[in-house]
Amino acid sequence: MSEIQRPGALYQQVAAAIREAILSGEFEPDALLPSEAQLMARYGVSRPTVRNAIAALRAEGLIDVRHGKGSYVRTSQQPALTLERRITCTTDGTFVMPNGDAWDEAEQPSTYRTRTTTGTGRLLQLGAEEALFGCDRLLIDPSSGTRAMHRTLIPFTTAEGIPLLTEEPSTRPAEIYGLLTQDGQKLTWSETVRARMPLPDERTTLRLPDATPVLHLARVTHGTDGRSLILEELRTGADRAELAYRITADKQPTRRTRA
Amino acid sequence: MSEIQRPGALYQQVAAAIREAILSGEFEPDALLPSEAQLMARYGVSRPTVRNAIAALRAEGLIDVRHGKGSYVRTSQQPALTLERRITCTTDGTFVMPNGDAWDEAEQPSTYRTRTTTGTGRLLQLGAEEALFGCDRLLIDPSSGTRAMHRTLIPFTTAEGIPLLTEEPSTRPAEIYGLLTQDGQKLTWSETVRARMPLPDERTTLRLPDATPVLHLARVTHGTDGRSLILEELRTGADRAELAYRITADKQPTRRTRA
DNA sequence: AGACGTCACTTGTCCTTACGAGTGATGACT
DNA sequence: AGTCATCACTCGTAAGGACAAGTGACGTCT
Repeated sequence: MSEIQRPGALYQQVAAAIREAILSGEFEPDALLPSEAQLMARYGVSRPTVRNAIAALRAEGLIDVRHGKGSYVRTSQQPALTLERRITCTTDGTFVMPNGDAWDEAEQPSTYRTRTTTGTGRLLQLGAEEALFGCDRLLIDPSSGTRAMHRTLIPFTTAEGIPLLTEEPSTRPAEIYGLLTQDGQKLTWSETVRARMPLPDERTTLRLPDATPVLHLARVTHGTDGRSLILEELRTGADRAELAYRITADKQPTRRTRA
Repeated sequence: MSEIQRPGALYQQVAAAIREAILSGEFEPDALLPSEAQLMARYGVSRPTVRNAIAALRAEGLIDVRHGKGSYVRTSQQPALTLERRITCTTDGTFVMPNGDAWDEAEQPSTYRTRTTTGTGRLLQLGAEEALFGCDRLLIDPSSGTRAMHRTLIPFTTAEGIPLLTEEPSTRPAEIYGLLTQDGQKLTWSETVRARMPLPDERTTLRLPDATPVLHLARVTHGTDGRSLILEELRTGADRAELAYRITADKQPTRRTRA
C-alpha cells in the first residue's frame, strides 16, 4: 500500500512509480513485474488504472507484456546489427565505400511498375506521377535474424539506357551499380535517414515489438551530371539495427563543425 | 451503422476501418474525425472500444487528439529540418565535412563530471566507470523551432592535454575541435544513428507529440592513433528532423555495395 | 458595447463487472 | 509411466456508469 501523490492522473502516478523502480534497478532487465492484480492491491487502484499505467510504459518501450504470463522489463539491448557505411578518402584520391552487409532474401523479389509519390519524387528530383520501375525485397540478416524491407525504384529515364534492367528488373542492386558505371559514369550518393512508427503491415513483416520505430534509409545515387539515377529504400526495426558512418581521411580535414 | 467483420478484436476492426478511411483520403490531413459518441453510434460499440481503437491509431502516429476538441488526422509532414553531413573527397585529397546546422542555445549549458556507462563506454572504447567531463545543451533551430538535446562527453585522458577544457568546460564543440587539432592531429569520425521512443523527460523538453521517436546521433572523434577523443550526442524528434549524408567524390569510386 | 456566466459539446479519468484466451502445474485416469 | 483433463493464474476484450476538465458559442447582465 505504498502511497503515491503529486503529478496529475492516478495512472500516471502508478506508471511513474513503476518506471522509477525499473530505471533504479529494482526490477532487473527481463524480470517479471507484479501482475495486474498485485499492482491493484499495491497501489489501491482499479484494473483499468493499472492497465492504463502499463500501456504508458509499453508505449515508452520500457516493458513487454506477454498474454498469460505477465509484464517483463525490456532488456535495453545493444543493437544486434550495425549497418556500416565506411567512407574513406585516401591520399591518391580514391574513394571507397564498401558495405559489409550480407543479407539473405526471405522471399522472391516482387517487381512492378509504379509512379512517383510526393516523397519519392522529391528524393529523385522528379515531378509527381513519373513512371518508375520498382522492386521490393524482404531481407534477413542471417546472423541476427533481423528483417528489413528493401525497395529499389528506377525512373524510366534511367532504365532506358540499360536494356538489361527492363528485361530483368529483379537484378540485384550491386549488379545495377555495375551497369550504371559501365559507361564511365562517376556516381555520388545521398543518404537520408528518418525514423517513424511502423504501419501495421510493417509491424508484422518486420516482426516488431511494441513501441519500436522503424529506421528509414533512402539512398539516392546521382550520375556525373547530377541527375538522380536510382533510389534505394531500406526499412528496418530500430530495436535491433543501427547505422554507423565511419569517416576516415588520410589528409588533414578541413571543416567547420557543430552538433 | 456500417458493419465490420473479420480480423480479431472489435477495437481492431474499428481501428482498421478508421485507418483505411484516413489512408484512402476520405479524411483529409488536419481533418476532424467523428467524435467518440459518433463513432460509438456508427459502429455500434461501447466507448472503451472506441477509445481503444483511437489509442491504437495514436500509437501509430496517424492521429492527434486534443482534449475538448476531437481527433485530427495528422499531417504527414515533410521534415522541417535536415541535418546535413556533406562528405567530399576532392582530387587533391582534401577532405571536407562542413556542417551548416546553426543552432541557438535555449539555456545556459550545464557542465558536470560523470562516468562512463555501458553505452558511452562502448562508443569511447573505454571501460566502465571511467571519469568524464560532460556538458549538456538545449538547442533550438531558429527557423523551424525544432529542439534538440546536445551532450558533449570528454574523457579525462583527453582533457588533460588541453588545460583550457578543464578551466572552461562549456567551450563550444567547434572550438574544442580547434584545440584538438592544434598539435597537428588528424581526426576521423564515426557517427552512429539510432532511433527509439523518448523517455518522459525527453518528450517534454523536446516537446514531442504522441508516437514520435527520437533520433539519437552519436559522433565519436578519433585522433591519429585511433584513440577516442570526444563523444557528442544529439537527440531530436524524428517528426521534424532528418539526417542526410551527401557523399561526393571527384574520382571514380571503388565500391562493393548492397543495401 | 463589453464582460461574464452558462451550457453543450468534446476528451480524460476512474470505477465495476464479466467473460475470453494463453500458460503452466497439478492430479487423475488409462 | 504416460496422457490428458482440470484448475489457477496470467493478460485481453467488452460493456456499463459516473464525474472531471478543456473548448467555444450563446445569451444575459452591467
